[in-house]
Amino acid sequence: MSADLAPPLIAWYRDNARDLPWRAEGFGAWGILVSEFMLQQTPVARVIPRLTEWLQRWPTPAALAASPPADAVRLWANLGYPRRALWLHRAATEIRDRHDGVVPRDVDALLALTGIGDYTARAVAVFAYGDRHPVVDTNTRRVLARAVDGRSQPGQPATADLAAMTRVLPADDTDAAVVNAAAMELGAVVCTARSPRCEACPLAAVCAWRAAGYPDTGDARRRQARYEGSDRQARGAVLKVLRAAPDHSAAAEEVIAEWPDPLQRTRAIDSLITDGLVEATGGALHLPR
DNA sequence: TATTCGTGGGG
DNA sequence: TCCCCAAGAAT
Repeated sequence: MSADLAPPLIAWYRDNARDLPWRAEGFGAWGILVSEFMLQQTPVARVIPRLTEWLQRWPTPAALAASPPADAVRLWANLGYPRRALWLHRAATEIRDRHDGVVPRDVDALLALTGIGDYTARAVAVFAYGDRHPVVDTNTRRVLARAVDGRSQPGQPATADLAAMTRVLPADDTDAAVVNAAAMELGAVVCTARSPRCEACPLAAVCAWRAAGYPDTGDARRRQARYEGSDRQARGAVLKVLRAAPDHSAAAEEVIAEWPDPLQRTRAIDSLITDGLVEATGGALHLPR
């Protein structure tokens, strides 16, 4: 029987939680949903201003669904992975059409929406509706890997992660939601990937990794590919041009015309069209209408 | 299941 | 200067 992580996590979170917009009382399920889309692989500090703009312009799923996808891609700005803007627009349409414009509460219904996976579905059910589910992101996986398994880094994401977090959750719905948030928060600000601040950790006394003397147990995660010179960089350059262009449109041959690798330029444009992020009409490229 | 998909701040 | 890292999901 391992230590009960819930009490120290709850106490620590009460005193140390950051004051983030989506944690405000009554922020709403739509706001939570949008924030979770934006936070998929994008740092908190970059999300906050874009989230504010987004919710001001589109206060409901139906409002977003009524706008062209191009506007969503443009307002996504520099958040990265712009397919998420398209997926969020699609999810809003699905919510309008299948759920009367109300963000669903059921995890399976959430999972059926475009762009929502294991993490986001449960994050919405828990943080927007207060239900009891395991919410497992990369922060939580790292906290569990260290505190419970005594490893320096988490392994590959697995369905077993959900069961592992469930074992940590208290029976009460509200307490469980706090523990979910606290584990993520701890991983984000204390139990960080590099240079963890163990002296400030509420789990230090029970942490298996600490007890074992902080062994380096390896890192199963794959290194990120180099960005400079990548197709991703070329795609990003194309979208940057179109976001700034009048009517989100420009003559096809003029878009990043001086890109060093012409084949890569063509590949980038073609893949953007395949993804639905760009449309080609009569010799022009534009964001999706 | 391994790969692919942006962008920018910080060590 | 690089490289690491960031509330993942789709294919």
